[in-house]
Amino acid sequence: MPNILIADDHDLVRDTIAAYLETVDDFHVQTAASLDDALTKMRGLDAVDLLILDYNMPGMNGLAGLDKARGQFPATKVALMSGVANRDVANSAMANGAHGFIPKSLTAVSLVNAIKFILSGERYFPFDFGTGDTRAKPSGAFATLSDREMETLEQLCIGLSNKEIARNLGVQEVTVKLHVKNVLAKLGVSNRTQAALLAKEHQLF
Amino acid sequence: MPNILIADDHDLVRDTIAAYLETVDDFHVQTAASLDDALTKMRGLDAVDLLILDYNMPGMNGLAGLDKARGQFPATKVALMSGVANRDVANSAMANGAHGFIPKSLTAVSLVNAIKFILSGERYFPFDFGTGDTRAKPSGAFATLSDREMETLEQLCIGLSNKEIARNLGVQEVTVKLHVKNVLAKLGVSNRTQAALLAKEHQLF
DNA sequence: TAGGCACCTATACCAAAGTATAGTTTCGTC
DNA sequence: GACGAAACTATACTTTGGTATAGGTGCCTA
Repeated sequence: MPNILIADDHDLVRDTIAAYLETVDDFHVQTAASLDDALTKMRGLDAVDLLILDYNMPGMNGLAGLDKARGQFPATKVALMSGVANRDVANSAMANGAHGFIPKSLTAVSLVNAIKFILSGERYFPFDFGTGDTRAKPSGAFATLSDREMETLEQLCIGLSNKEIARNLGVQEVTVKLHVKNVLAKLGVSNRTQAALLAKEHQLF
Repeated sequence: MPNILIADDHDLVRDTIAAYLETVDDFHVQTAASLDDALTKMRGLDAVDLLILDYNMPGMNGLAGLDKARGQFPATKVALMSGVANRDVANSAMANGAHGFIPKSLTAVSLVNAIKFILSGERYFPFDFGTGDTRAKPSGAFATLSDREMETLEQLCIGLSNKEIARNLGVQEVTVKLHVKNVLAKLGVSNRTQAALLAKEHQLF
């Protein structure tokens, strides 16, 4: 029976997940409320097969907690779980050797499947995470852009200057400035670089 | 026993995979050498649970073949397999409703795991596909950046202004300007937005 | 110890980016 | 025909970004 340890500082979240896992399949699930708590418990337990760490939890300190856990227990698979992390965090976690990234938006059955997948030696990453949901919503903000503003944003995403954009769109530079200003305001960012980054993040171009 | 149909025009590839799957687990595996061949066979067979299509195969015509298969057999899960496709193709496949994308670089055990994963109702996508190689190379240009220049670039990638970067790094704004200028020159780009985009593209931050 | 390199600062200048306000045209809709 | 929205232009302005030159420090190495 696989040993699983779930560390999350939200009692409700942690305990309901644990309870669910125990009923639905043949898992032995322990819980902890912080990273240190988790590491302490692991020393007193039989070998833990899978350690699930909440990204926002006392002691985690970003991805440092992941490294710490992996360093102390090289034989244990470690997965990161988060309800808020963006794709960059998730990618970094995987790059840092995590065995899986579990968004809290996962369905219960998918969670079980993901856990089995990891326990079988694979590394789990929800392929559409950070793109699926973000692409689905041209998140309000993007939807408010007019056609011309969207074209302007597209040019921003190649890193062009106002002058170059003006030439490409066949308008005056002042006009481009206006469009850019509107884009920045609508997206709630403070300069063109952030606008480009945001659009890229949302896979718009 | 799950029914699997593998369609690939390379006999060796197809048959060895099929043979392996039959020995290693409880799969019933059929094979086909083209898309039309596969669709014809499916009409004469019991319900096929998983159809694995080679991306480069007679009749596929890019992702059109995927749509065709999904249209004719809505109840069958369809995965795309390829040895050469890039990440864009893979993403498009998933966006078009494929239940999985299987690069031929996968190990045999991973293939089995992926298949089980798909059969359990999940959608399989190798998380590091198409990025592994790009992340590996801090490609020449990036390697020439000094520590400080790299830190500066990191801040550029959040869309910060010189002033903000100066504050974060604890230096004067002029110094940041110097670093930025050097970064632009070394990366061969003409402004900060392009630098940020380039770094993001190479998965640096 | 002399040179090279990374790092920091300073002054100065021009170009580009961004803001503000005001006005014209076009187009579709009420 | 009135109206609003989107697109475009104009003038004018401030802030930020990027370039150039010059010089100071510390660290490492030939």
